This record gives sequence, structure tokens and C-alpha cells, in this order.
Amino acid sequence: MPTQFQEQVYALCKQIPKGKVSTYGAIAKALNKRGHAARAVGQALNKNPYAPSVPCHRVVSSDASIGGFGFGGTVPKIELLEKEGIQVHNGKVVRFKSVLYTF
DNA sequence: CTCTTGACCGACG
DNA sequence: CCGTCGGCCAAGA
Repeated sequence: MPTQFQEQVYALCKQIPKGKVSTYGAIAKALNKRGHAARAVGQALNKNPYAPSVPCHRVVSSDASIGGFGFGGTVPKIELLEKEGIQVHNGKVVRFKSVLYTF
């Protein structure tokens, strides 16, 4: 049974529509409403008990970079994002601002 | 309860 | 542009 904080993170991730992405900072801000709890958000996604259910791959770093991700690396993730219609180049999200989804 | 770790962010040099 | 420092939050040992 995950903690409530994680449930909140997963809920927000699910809210991200296809073809859009979000950042850890944005989620942290929407949840904690404080400076930067992005680390906690990352941890919640890292555990991600709802792996296929939660599109955690739509969450990227505020720098438009894919970030760490333990899903066999960032490469399979980029492929998946491109499949969703998000263009990723050189490990960075193209038109990041345009695909960025805010809560 | 205290210490360490982590899919982070922003500022500084 | 890139490397480094500090800060914030949550979970695990």
C-alpha cells in the first residue's frame, strides 16, 4: 500500500494527456505547493507500483532532458515518447514548452 | 528519532 | 556552456 503522497503523484501523472509531458518540479509544485519537492516526486515515480498504469515516462526534467529513469535507460523511453507524438532529440524534448502540460 | 540516499531544481562561477 | 554548491521533501535502514 503506497503512501498518500505517492498516490497524489500517480494521480497527477495519469492526468497528463497523450502527446504532453510534465516536469517533476511542476508536479511537486502542484502537490506540495512549495519550492522544490521534485526529489520526493522522483522517488514516488521510481517505486511506481502502477508502472504500466501510470505514464511516468511522460514526466521529464525541468531542463527538457529525459532525466535518469531506470526503465532500461532513457533510450526506450525516448522511443515511447516519440510514439506518443513527442519529439525527442539529443536526449532533450523538442518543443518542450509546447508539449509541457501544467496542472 | 537520526542518518543516508535519490528518476530533482535553481543559482553561482 | 559546463561543473559545482546548496536546498527542499519523502522513504528506508
